[in-house]
Amino acid sequence: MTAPILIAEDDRGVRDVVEVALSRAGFGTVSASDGLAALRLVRSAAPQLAILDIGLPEMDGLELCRKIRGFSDLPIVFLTARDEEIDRILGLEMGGDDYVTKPFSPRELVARVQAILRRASAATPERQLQVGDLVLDPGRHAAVFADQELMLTATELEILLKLMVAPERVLRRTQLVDAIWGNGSAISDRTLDSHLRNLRAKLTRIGCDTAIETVHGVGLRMGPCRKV
Amino acid sequence: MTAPILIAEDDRGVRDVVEVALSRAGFGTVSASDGLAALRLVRSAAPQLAILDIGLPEMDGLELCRKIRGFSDLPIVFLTARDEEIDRILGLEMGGDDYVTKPFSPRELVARVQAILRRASAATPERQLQVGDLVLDPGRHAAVFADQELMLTATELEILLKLMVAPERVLRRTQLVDAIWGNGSAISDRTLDSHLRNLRAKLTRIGCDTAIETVHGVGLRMGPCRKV
DNA sequence: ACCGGACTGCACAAGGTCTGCACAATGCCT
DNA sequence: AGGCATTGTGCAGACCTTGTGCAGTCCGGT
Repeated sequence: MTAPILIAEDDRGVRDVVEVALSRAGFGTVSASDGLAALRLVRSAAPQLAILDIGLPEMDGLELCRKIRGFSDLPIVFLTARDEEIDRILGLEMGGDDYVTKPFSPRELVARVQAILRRASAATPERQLQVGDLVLDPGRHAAVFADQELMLTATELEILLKLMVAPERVLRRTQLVDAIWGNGSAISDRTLDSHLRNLRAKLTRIGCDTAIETVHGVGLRMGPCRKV
Repeated sequence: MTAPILIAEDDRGVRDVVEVALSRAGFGTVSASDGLAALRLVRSAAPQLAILDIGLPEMDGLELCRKIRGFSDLPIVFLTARDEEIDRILGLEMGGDDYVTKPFSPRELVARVQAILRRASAATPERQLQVGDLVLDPGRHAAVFADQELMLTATELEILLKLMVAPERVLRRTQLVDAIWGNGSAISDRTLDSHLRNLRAKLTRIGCDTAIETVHGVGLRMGPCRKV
């Protein structure tokens, strides 16, 4: 039994449509019609993904997202009625994974949910990840680039893993820290830097020196990483 | 040459209205007056979207939709005379993308078609904003134009985001400042200029030099921004 | 056509924040 | 004890942000 998908939506009609569409696609669902109930369900039902309406009573979708992000990496898809809200969702700080505007087709929603889950499942520890010519092999605890192989420490592997799951995408330092050391960890910013320094040094040693890029003031991202 | 839009509708009058409306919006059209003919056209004309009447001779719209779904993801819009919830949900579960109830305004139909095509083209896992040939990808913190990519700083991204959310519309400088730095911020006008200058320089570097237009005494606006 | 005021673009620089790095302390495992 | 990984400190430098002063542009009035 896989974890259900949480639907937080106050409009009964929309909720029904979404539930039916997801059920048909083989997903289980749990629903809430206001933000507080949704938050409780996140903790009690352990969903694998949440679909949040922006205009939700008690606690709106954006606030709810922020709350959830405080303790979980749960993938989140926003539902929004107004185009004007898009820019707020797109802001990186929100931490949402995608959004769908009403009116939407159930098919599209399901497709997006599947796409996000596919991406999330790519993070399973045993799976080999490849970005450009760089391959990360968690099973062997190693990074491979152009026939050169290098062992990584646990922390280095974690960092590289998180970055390679979503290549090109910018991850905030706080996101990275939370994902690796758990939320509320009292890890110094300089600590992450130390590991990054070691990791980059190792990557450079096997010829992959432009892999991890810094976006000043925002975070880090996995670059193209091609062999010369 | 873009692919045409398929219209499957047996009422001559309605068909003509739809054809004219779509032509005016710059779309090519192909038409069929019964379901079987429509199905053949889907295969032979390779339309980018299909508008299907529910009550169609030979094979009704829902059946046609199911058939099409058997081999294609073609976006589908239903036309229905009956304004019943059942029809809507049924149609959407069928795999349709949207529906329009008769009587409808041609303008609304065109708007929905455009919305769906926009959505379909942006149906990548990562949400992006597109104006003309310029793509803003907040997830990667980058602007892309004609295969050229450039990283943006946090402020530059914000500015471009606000402008691209409402293309063609003029934003007052005060609106922009409020939206980015919050109301009541004591930001100098010259500061915004500085960021605009940097942003425009970057856009020029990737070949998109007419993107941000100045409306003297009023504000700024996102121009068409086509690739030469 | 000219002029003056308002608005905008630009080069440049100060200041602050963020990041990279050398180095050291701590803890774990053998 | 020795080796290794992890965490933290302090500082130097990079980068972004913000603002100044001035030149250029636009627009309405004469």
